[in-house]
Amino acid sequence: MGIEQQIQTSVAEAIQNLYGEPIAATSIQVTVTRKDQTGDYTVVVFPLLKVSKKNPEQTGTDLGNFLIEKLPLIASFEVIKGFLNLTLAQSYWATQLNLAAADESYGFTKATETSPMVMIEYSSPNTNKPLHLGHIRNNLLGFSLSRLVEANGNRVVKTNIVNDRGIHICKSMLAWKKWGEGITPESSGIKGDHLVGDFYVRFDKEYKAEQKQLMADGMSKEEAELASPLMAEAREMLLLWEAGDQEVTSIWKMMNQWVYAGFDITYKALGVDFDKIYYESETYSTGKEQVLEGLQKGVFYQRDDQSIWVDLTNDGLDEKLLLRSDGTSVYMTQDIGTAKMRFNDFPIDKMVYVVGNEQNYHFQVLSLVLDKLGFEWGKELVHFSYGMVELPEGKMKSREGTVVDADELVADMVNTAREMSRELGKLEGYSEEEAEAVYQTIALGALKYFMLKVDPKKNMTFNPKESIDFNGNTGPFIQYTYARIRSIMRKAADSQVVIPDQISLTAKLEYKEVQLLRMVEQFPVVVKEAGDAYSPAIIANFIYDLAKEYNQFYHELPIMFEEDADKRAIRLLISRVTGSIIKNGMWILGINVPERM
RNA sequence: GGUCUCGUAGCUCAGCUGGAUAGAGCAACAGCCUUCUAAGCUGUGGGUCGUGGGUUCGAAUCCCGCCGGGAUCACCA
Repeated sequence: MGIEQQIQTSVAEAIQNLYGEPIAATSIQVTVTRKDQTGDYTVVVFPLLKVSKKNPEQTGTDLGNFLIEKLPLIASFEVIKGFLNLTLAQSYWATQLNLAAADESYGFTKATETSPMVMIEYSSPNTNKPLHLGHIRNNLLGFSLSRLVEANGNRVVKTNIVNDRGIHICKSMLAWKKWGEGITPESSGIKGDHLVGDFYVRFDKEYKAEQKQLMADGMSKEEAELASPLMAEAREMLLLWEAGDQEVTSIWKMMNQWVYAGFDITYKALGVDFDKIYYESETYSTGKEQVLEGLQKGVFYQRDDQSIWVDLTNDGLDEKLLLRSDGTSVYMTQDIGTAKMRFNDFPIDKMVYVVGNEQNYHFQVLSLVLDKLGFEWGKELVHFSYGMVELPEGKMKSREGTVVDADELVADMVNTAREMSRELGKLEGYSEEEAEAVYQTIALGALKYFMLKVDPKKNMTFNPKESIDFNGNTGPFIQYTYARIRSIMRKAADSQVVIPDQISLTAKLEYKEVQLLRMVEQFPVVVKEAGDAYSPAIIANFIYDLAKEYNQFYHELPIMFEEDADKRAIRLLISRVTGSIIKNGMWILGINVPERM
């Protein structure tokens, strides 16, 4: 039983004894005491006045006196207005420290063979463009979420659905055939995904020029769009692809391979990975089968033009297309097929989709449609919806060239980290290779933490010019704290100091030490809560608070390696535990911590 | 227009299952490197928590209205 529950139970007991009224223990409000007040835990007595029929001070004092008798771990109490502040015994904190020190994976639950299986879909790129800033938020959230769910004792399958079919890919293919046949990533020296993206842009440019010409010849905008020979060619190519045309298929395969090779590099740089990748080209036909099955079962209906729809008006939504009149599939069809295949492949208990909030409606519909098709998990699917990444000038627009490329951004970050590190004279004595690895870790730490510390559901602003800070509430600050802790451990070992596994229960702890232990105590709860709410941001902000607290602790405590063995033992143990929590917390976020920086 | 969502310091963000005097960082200013890493620490200034009501002993937090930003309502994905 946690300390808060113990207090709740005892307060409930106190009320029963003192005022003769039964009260639910869970209704007692126990919070962590404010920093500026003395005490560790606070019982809010206001709601209890109805029962006590006394004023707040008297009620608080009554309860305090009872608790101090009942719970030996409470050392003293103080009543201020309607708040009963309890100070815990030193031995309680010493026990906490010993417990924490004994647990390597502090706060984590290990999954077993029978643990629930959660599949998390994230990334989900199109194959016609390289990854950009928006994808970075998706990838980092998805990866971190996987770690968080895993830390809460679930088996996790990370999955990626690649959108490798459709008109947009045909545009790139057509542009390549027309203006770049023979060019490869090898021959051009351009990363595969960027090369294909360049052809996509090229198509758009040529298409625009064509439109301009047609309009100059007297067509209206609408007429020009319909008459476009380029677009007609792209559509024809799509039909050829659907028909399995050999030439088109082989170009498609080749260009997709280029893209995948490029994506792999980006994914590796970001430190994310997947257990299973699905391709829409392989799932859409399953989707069609499912829709037709639904039509037979009578949960969907067909219109006169042969298109298939689902009626969701009873669920407060509208009617939604599932299959076009020509029998080809839409987005929804593909997601149905993909879901079906996934559940055939894995014994999934829960499905989580990490997809931007512009698709909130889509997932509402998907959930209902899957439910109608008889998938038990349909209703329970989770759309982990996150907000857009905006630039200081506003939204990213590919037309205006304001899209921030993922590869460029990472490279910029590494350069900044390298420059700053050299300027500050860090990492002297490291080999070039070792130093580069650290720059990489710091740069990614900065980028990842920046993206993850913000509440996922909110839109966020990202300023690439100012790049990302290395000071303040940032990844590097936390990494730095960890590096210092590791340094302390090395120094201790060098001077033959043995770090104890435990401290005595009578050990005297200073104010700062208790502050830190209070945070240590909270970590498992924070992980659990963030796990329920699926929010890496909660972990991120907690780890920052811990690191900040530790840095102050580091500066305020006198150096006592030689003077006082007990103090030294406590300090080293706290450092070790704090380091362990920082490492675990950063692990959840998907951020590495360097031994030195 | 319907639905959803956001609005907290000059800027970027915490805090939101109701609790005490609303917190960090950046930016500005003033200190601290013979003491375990100054990517650090300490201090100063900076707020009608968009706005108006309601519920409550108590509201940044819950409910309603309004204002402002965003998303979505495609035989696009």
